[in-house]
Amino acid sequence: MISIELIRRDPDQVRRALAARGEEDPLAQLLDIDAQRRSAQTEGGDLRAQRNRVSKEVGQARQLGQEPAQEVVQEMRQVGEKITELEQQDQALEEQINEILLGLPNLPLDGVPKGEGEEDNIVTRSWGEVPSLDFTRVPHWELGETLGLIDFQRGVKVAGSRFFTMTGMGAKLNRALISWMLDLHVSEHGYTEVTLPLMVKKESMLGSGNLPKFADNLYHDDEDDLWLIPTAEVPITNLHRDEILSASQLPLKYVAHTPCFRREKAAAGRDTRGIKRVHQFDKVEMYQLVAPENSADELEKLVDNAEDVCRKLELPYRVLQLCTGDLGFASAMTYDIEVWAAGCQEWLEVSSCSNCTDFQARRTNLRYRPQDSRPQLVHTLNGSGLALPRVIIAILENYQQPDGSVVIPEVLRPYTGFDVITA
RNA sequence: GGAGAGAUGGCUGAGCGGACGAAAGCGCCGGUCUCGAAAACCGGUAUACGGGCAACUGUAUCGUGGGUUCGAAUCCCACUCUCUCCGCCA
Repeated sequence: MISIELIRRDPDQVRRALAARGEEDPLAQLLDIDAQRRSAQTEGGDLRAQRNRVSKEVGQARQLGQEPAQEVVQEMRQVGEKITELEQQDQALEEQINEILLGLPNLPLDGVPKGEGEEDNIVTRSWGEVPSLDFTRVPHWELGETLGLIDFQRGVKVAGSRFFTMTGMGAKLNRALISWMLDLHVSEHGYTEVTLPLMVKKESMLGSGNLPKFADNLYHDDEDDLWLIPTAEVPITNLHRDEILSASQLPLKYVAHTPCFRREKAAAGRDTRGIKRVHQFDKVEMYQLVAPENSADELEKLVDNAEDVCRKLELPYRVLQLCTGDLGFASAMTYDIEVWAAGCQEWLEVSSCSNCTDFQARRTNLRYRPQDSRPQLVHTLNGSGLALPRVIIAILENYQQPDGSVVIPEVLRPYTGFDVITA
């Protein structure tokens, strides 16, 4: 949620920022409702002050054995009714304001390149050598099957399209990657591991920004009104909801492995082959709560933590800075990391690292107390570290040998227990 | 799922419908004392919104929502959550 104070103070700045994202501008309406609400609040406050004063006098008179005048009681009864009426108005207006605010995306930070979509993203750096084409590499959906690692048909039989299963060494490789990534982030990058609920309440989805706008992308259980998480970012964002943290607790750095559940409704028909885009996948997610003045620097470090995973796996990658038009809803600045997949010959997004500034903190009422000062909203950052299926694609396709076997990246071997996968 | 108990500030915990944003203790911050510290003593310690340059001031907040009343932490109703016991269960 963006700040209503900012909208009041500098609506033009907000307008420009929303325009850069290609958003419509509901500010005129919003400001109008806000003005109505504030006047209802002021009037209500004055009436309450009056009622408090008179009620106190009535009480004191009673103590002295004097009955209050009938018309005073009558008048206060009417004041009470007016107060109730104004309260209801205030509530209704607040709901309208919230509805609008909850639907507005975060404002891009100053350094974010202007642009309309994917094509305007900027490659900021790249690392590693794209494997040479000395032999034709088989895409992972073929190789995964011939090596007995991935079983597409049975996944579909059990759960439907866009589901898959992994067996034997494939399942082990997946598990090894999870363990290794978690260990790396905990022991070398200073994160604390958490395990999390995979289903959350509506409030939690509102807090992270997935609701109300993106209900279509989420799985929902009607009976208990629970939502399946599309990323660990959702439960972690809500871990410290309604808390005031002390300055010394920051930065709080969490890492978690969770399955992620996505309906992929918007992407119907796209990437249907293989495991690039599926309804359920594993992901290791990094998340930080930081003081506002540090969030820009911390984002750079967070991206490096994710890049470190790629470097240690020796997967060639590039880092993109997303333009204003391609930013996610909650993000003020985002870097994507893409690894090269030598079989399907494309760059695969394996991580998206975002600075959400105070957008999620405002929704979750998550503050900290700077030294000797009033509580302030924290800034939140999130980044994949990394998404599993696409890393597996890259390993199968880049580490593929001419004979069809796959060599396991050095760092993973202690975790897999094998060095090579052969047919 | 059944029965019972409960929900008050950072924590523990008082609170006959009016003097209660709320006792007391702990914690925390500042001060006195000390070479320094501890102890002791003194003082200060919620949040949000509105008004004011400011000192300050108004309003709201005692799990949530409704109701009764001139007036609700306190009375009534509903809900949520927590704990204990029973049942079921990986």
